[in-house]
Amino acid sequence: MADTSPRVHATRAPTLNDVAQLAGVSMATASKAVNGRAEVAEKTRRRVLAAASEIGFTPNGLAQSLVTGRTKTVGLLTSDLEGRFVLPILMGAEDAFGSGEISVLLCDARGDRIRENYHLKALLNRRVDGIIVVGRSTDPRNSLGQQLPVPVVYAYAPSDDPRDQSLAPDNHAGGRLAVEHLISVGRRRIVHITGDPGYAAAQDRAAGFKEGMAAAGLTPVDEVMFGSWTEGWGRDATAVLLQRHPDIDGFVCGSDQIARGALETLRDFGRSVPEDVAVIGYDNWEVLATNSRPELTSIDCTLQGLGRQAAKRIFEALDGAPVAGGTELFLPKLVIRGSTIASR
Amino acid sequence: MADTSPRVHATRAPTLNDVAQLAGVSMATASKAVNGRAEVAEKTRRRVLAAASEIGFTPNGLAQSLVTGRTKTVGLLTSDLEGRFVLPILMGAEDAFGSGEISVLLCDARGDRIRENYHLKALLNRRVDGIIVVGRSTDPRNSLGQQLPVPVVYAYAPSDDPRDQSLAPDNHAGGRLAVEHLISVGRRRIVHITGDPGYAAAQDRAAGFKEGMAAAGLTPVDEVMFGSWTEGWGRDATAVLLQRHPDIDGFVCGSDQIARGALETLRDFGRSVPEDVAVIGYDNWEVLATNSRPELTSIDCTLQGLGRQAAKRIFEALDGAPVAGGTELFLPKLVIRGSTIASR
DNA sequence: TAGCTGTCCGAAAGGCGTTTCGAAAGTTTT
DNA sequence: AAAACTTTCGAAACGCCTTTCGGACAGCTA
Repeated sequence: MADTSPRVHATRAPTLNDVAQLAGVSMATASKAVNGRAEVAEKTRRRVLAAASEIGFTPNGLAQSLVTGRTKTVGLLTSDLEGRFVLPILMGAEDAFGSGEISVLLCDARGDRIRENYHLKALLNRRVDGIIVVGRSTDPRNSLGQQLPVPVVYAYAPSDDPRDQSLAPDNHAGGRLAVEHLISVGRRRIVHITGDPGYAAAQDRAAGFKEGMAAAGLTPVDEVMFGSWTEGWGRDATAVLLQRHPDIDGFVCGSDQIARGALETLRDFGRSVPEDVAVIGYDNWEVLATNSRPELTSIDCTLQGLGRQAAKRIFEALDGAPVAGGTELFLPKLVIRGSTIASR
Repeated sequence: MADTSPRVHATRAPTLNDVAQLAGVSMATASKAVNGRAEVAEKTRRRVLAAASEIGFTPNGLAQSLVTGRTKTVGLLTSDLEGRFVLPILMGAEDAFGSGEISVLLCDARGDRIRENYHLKALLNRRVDGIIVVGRSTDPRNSLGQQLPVPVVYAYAPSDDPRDQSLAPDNHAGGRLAVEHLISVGRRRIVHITGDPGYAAAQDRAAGFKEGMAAAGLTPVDEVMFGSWTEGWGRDATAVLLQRHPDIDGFVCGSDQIARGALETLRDFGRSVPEDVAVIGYDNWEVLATNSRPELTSIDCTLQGLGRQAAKRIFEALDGAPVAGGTELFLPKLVIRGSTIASR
């Protein structure tokens, strides 16, 4: 009379109770054995573990969390549709405490305030240990408020409330790093093309650029060209600059997309990269940087480290560490490819 | 003597019990009121809801799940580092049952079997309602096995075990759709450049391409060019083909990257797109497709729909629907931009 | 043998909601 | 005013695991 129809997951997941019964011990003992606690005889432990693996027992994390008050899960609330920023941050968070230790609920608000709120509710309902908010740009974004029952860390885009904890890339240092690299490879007649002037990222990188030039005793060949974060703008701005100053030998670009556009126009003008002109991008977006001709030197924001730090901050706060508001800046690093140094 | 130090989230989250006490009812009644069940007087309900919102009560999803056996959470297990495939699928899954209904635990195995196993354990431990496995290519991947206690759906990359449920893009139809579009805009001398011949995606799209040509009574100008999924290959293959057949008027490319390469070489050869030659890509990867000159017509795999369907499948299986193994194919759609039709 | 220490194990409470079932209160009917 | 329903509410069990605390027992000493 048994039901023989093919039901793959009809079997209720085995519980600790099942294990205990099979091993002939109490739940308490089974729990201790499974969790490797000391107060259990080695022989008993082996018996329990055998039983556990026999029926394929996995502890029910829900029940565990109910007791411990920790879910070892963090929420990642983002509006970064392309995943360019959020995925490295996610990976960093996953790794913060070793593989498989903490899991990440990724919620994409798609730039919609209402949807963000839904997701926030869902995260709190699932009792995440904390929330990492990832913005779409490095401009400050509105705070989720101080009333949430879990720690919140803002990553990439800092919060506009200084009481919140924020982690952001150091764009100023990045701009300076970029120009210093060009100078170090012998460039002197350098310009800067970047994106929308309304973005803090554009302003900060430009400031770093100017500072780096000044520190080397150089003057930019032209004003900083603000525009948009697109290849199209990179193409157009490059054409304008080359017409005005045919002797430019270095382009610091505010994004890899802009740099791609610059490379294209340089080709059109018959300039060879990196011999005649060196080009450096920003973001180290691999799909763009490693597919261009030549490959693109770029500034990497080390977002993975930022994600790791964000997760660490959350659990520190949970452990009672004092929460210092404000923004911590992350130093970027230089990734050298063929657009600034001829590959032998 | 009160502790006045700034502790943001020291306050234990309010429980249903707190609500009940404040409203002067039992937990049972409070539960019914909060969940909008009928057996509660309207007056009482209002009192309870007022109390709930006063102390900012959010039901504890852990406890709920423990009772109901549902977490309304699915795991997304991927190795797609760039997120090109996984993010649309994630969004689709999120949306399958309306905003904020289900949440997604995103785990990136980074191509590592061991890490995948860790993540799988973590997902099962958290009692996800099901798992969506997203591959890196459309080639079949190894099955997670039939022994898991939750439904598993394979998306993008089907499982190699026909007993599993898989959802994959219809690459054959996509290849055909691409070539039909070129034919419909008057092209006749058409070639196909695609990626690694070891990929099912390359073979299937190529087969669809050939079929579409044959159906229109046309013969490809040259053999299908297999290579790699890179801009570099797109550039090189295009140069070879143009030298052999200067009169080519249509390129069907196996990926947007290849198409970008083709566009670049066409520029070098002085061909204008789309007047002299039409180019179509594949994947509709926006950052590539919308930043080229001209913008790239492409085939979109409708991954969001695929994600939605995957989530639906999981909950159907959970509700006891019979699980039919095998692969369901998703029809792609054409996204027309300037590389095939002159914009006015 | 009585007394003591140390080891190992189990009963039970706790964590937070949901649901069932029965009791109490209120309303209508006769 | 008594009987028969309805409606509304609450006690308690349940889901699964962790942890505390006390008890049982073995082994040792005096």
